[in-house]
Amino acid sequence: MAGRDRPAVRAVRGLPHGAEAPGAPRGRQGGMSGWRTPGAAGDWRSMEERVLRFWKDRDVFRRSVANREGGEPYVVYEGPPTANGRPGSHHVQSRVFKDIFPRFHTMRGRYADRRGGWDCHGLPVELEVERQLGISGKPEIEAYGIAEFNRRCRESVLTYLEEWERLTDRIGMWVDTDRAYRTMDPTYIESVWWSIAELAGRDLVYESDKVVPYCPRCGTALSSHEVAQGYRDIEDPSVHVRLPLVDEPGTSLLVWTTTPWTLPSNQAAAVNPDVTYAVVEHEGERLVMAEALVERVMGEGAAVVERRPAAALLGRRYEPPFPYVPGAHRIVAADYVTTEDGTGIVHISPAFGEDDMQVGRAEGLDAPNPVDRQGRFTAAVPLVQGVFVKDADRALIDDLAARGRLFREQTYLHPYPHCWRCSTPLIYYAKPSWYIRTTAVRDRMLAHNAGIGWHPERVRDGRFGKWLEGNVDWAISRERYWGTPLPFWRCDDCEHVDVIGSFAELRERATTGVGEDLDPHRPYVDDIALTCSACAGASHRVPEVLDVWYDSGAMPFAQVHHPFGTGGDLTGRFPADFICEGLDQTRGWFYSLLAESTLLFDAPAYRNVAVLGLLLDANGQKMSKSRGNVIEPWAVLDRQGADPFRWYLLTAQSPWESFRFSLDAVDESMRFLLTLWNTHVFLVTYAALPDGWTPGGADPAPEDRPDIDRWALSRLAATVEGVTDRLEDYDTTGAGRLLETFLDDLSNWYVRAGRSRFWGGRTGSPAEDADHRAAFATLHECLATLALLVAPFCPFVAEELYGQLIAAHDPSAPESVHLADWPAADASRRDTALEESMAAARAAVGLGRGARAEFKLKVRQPLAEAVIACPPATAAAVQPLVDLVAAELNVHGVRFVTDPGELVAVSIKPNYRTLGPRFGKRMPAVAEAVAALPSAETARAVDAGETVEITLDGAAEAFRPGDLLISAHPTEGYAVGSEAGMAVGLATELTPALRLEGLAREIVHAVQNARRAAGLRVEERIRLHLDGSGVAREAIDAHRARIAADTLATDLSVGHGAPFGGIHHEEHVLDGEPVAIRLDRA
RNA sequence: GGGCGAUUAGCUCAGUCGGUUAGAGCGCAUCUCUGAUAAGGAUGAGGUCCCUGGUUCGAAUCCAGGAUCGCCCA
Repeated sequence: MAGRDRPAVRAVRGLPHGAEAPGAPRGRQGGMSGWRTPGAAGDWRSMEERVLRFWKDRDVFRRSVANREGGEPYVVYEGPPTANGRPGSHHVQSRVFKDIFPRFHTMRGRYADRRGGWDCHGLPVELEVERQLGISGKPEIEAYGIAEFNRRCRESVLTYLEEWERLTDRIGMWVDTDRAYRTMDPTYIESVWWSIAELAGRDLVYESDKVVPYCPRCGTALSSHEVAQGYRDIEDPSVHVRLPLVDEPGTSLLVWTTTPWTLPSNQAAAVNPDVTYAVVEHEGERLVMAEALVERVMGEGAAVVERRPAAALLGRRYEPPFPYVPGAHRIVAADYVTTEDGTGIVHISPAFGEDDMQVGRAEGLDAPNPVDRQGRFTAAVPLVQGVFVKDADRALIDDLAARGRLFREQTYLHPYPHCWRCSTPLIYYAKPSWYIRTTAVRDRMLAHNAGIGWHPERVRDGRFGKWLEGNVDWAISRERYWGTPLPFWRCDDCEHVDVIGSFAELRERATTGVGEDLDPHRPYVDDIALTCSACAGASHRVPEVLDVWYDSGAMPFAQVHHPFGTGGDLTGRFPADFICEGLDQTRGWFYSLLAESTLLFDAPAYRNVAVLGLLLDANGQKMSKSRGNVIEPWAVLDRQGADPFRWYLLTAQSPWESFRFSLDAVDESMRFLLTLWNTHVFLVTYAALPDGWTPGGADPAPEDRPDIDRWALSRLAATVEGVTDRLEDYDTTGAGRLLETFLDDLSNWYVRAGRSRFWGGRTGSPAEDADHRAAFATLHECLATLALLVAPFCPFVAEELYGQLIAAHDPSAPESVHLADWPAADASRRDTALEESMAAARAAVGLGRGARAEFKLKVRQPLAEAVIACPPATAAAVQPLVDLVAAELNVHGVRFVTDPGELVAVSIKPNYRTLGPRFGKRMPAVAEAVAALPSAETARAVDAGETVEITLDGAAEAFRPGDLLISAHPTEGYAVGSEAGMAVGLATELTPALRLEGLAREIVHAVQNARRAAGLRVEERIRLHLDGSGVAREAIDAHRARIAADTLATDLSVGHGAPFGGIHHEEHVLDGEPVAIRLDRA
């Protein structure tokens, strides 16, 4: 389905399955005009559901992509959600952001293929299955059987898939779920294997010890989020221990630890190279500790006998706390050593601490581990052999004391991690692990990161950049079951490791048969033996599986089975133009993508990334199931609908800040959509009338239309340009604000000010007809363009508007807004002078209304005159729009008072923005000099564009007009409303004629209400009979034609006794005058 | 303990390069309009721009320190 689609609208009208195109004529007002009266906004959800059916039946998504084939690709990656839980509102947030930009760029002509994806492996899935089976821990899983366990994992992982797809569909996120990649698919796994073999071939993979939080009872390492669940305050022994210096008898290092059981495996003592150490004399011995901590450790009055820089300690040897385990037992440097607590000298046991291990690596220390997998001391420490480490503390401390090595013993209350499953205290424990040498490409990652468009920008050098700078090698192995098996086969004899990079290679090397339908998961791959490439012995796979984060970071190539399925070419699929996830992915997917793309391709995996903030509840608390403050996405969808949800998430505030999310907040932001809808309904309602309008006719050219139309079109052009810029810059909030401002202009100024133009066309005069057409054509263009601009944000209402405004009338137009082109910003439509004039006119009207309120004069009461006091330039700007101002203020005339005089006083202020940088310190003097200028004269000069001079410090300084700000104020007694530069006064005297005119308008108003009360359609003609006091009848007589025209009365009679029966009758007292109204259908 | 972010009207949030009268919406009060609307408009009340100090002619904005909340890490 390449190329531009040219569907006939006729085909749309005959849709299968009863689906209707948005905007397709339906209902009573269809007919020749092509208009259909839209439903009320309360119908929002049924509107959305109708649009969903339309998309589905007309295959709009697929066509929107296919139409742009051959266009420049716009690549987005789906960060795969784990479909092992229900999607929440925060998922809606990220999915909406993943949706808007491809939609936008598709309309811009780019080819934006979007594939879904699912993260299938990992501990959450395993835990879910353990729960289902009622088992817990690795021994029980192995007893249950890995094959069956993994089968259940596979079954479980996509449990919620249907719900994910249902939600994705309902929120209008367009992503191809039929072609979704799954990290558990054999092709995906094969690509992952390929990548690991690539890295291994470049010596970027190695095996080494890693210190992990470990539950000795369950026999398993815990992931960080599991550890985070199990912190609990406990009391531990806290001991200060002497480490006598070998070459300085009588002098000991003093170290502090809360894990005495790690002392037998001590290998070194670490000092901070930037800290000064002190030697304290105490009861005949000399103790070394950080100078800053002497008082805290030894109490007041401790005798510091010597100060030494850390350098004086480094490299020296000491006697270990226990004699059992050999080691270097020397003083080393470590930056992480602080003087916050302890003694400033830290005992190092590399097998039992992440930091210790780092130091050990750097210093070339051993990492002896005298503790077995059950957490018990081995024979290496005879004193406590077979004792669980935490239970060995007492015996160890007693032994230290007996040998005079214990300086002090206390207890220490601190949070300590426990196994969330069995409550056993965790120990940090060194285990062999597989690593990827990411540190080898750290600088490349930093270089690529520098070129990525982060939103917000601070993440690049902040959270993410710092994370990269502190990069350590990536530990990729997990001793688990449901994951991508590591493709490492180790020889039983020579321990040589072969890395397998494809299934073909596996089959070739296998000593047993490997079927075509290989499931590359445990336990099946574990059963495959290879011939060792080094010694021809038998090789078996190592037991570990891959970190699931590696799976996710592999998606750019694994989703397309690279290189097997791509011929090795990722052009057009890599890198992504845009990705988006929550802030929690900084060290997750954002990292795994960049790390893998840098390792494999030396390129960033994405050019732009949006980092979304957290969704909080209305009180600023994090939403969590345990707090019970979660807002289910369906609650929003059922109450407000998808578009309001989307609009809120996209525009309510900076997406990278936390959101205080609530249903009420969505209601608030829905205002925009309601106004959009209402404006649309207004247009369609009047266009569909018999004397209405349809697009495509002989409308006046834009340049021939009235000012207010050209103003609206100018504002529209500005909005198109601004929204395009903002979206190019991934700024949905900024784009949304521009749309809101424009819609407000359109609805609350353009439509309001020109309402009667849409009722026109009745007298048949050519001028009136042209004005009528101009108004419709202008509003139509504004709304139709808005539909395009809104389409990426709120695809449903945009479709509905587009369908009614464009597709229903133009058989050559694309049938969906999402198949249409993004509007081009037309600079020739811009008229900034007109925009400024209109702004001034609006200000004048606002002030005039304020004046009316002040004098309690209804807008319906005509007044003789409004007086606008302002500088001449402003007056000149407003002058062309004076009729508009007069109409809005309901005055017969508008007079400008521009000359400083009785009515107007002017004041002159310096423009700090322009003059500040020029005069700096001298600004106060400048302000004083400006204040001293003759105001009236200066104002005239500024208005005339002349240069004004002052004398400052004896020197002449020239000011250009922009350097001085002139404001006009009405003088005493006339003040009714003023703001910078303008004041508006009203002639408040009511002549008898004005009163009659006002009364006539009251009567019109009352008749209109009566029409409504009688249930008449807006276009129905009536026969009208009025009666009332003498004054009322005088008013009717004086304004008979106006009353008849405004109320659509074909027949107007006045007097006692009704000439016809009438369907409706009302009596009022208007402006103190009794008036009776009787009407009937004409 | 470390890093990052936030703190502006009763509430939710804008506030550009530092520029002298700090804005919007909601809510509230008063008024108004209604031949589009779940409506619209006007006016008003409502502010220690978290605190302290500094830089500057000038600070919500920049700097330092502190407070509170949140996130990430240990």
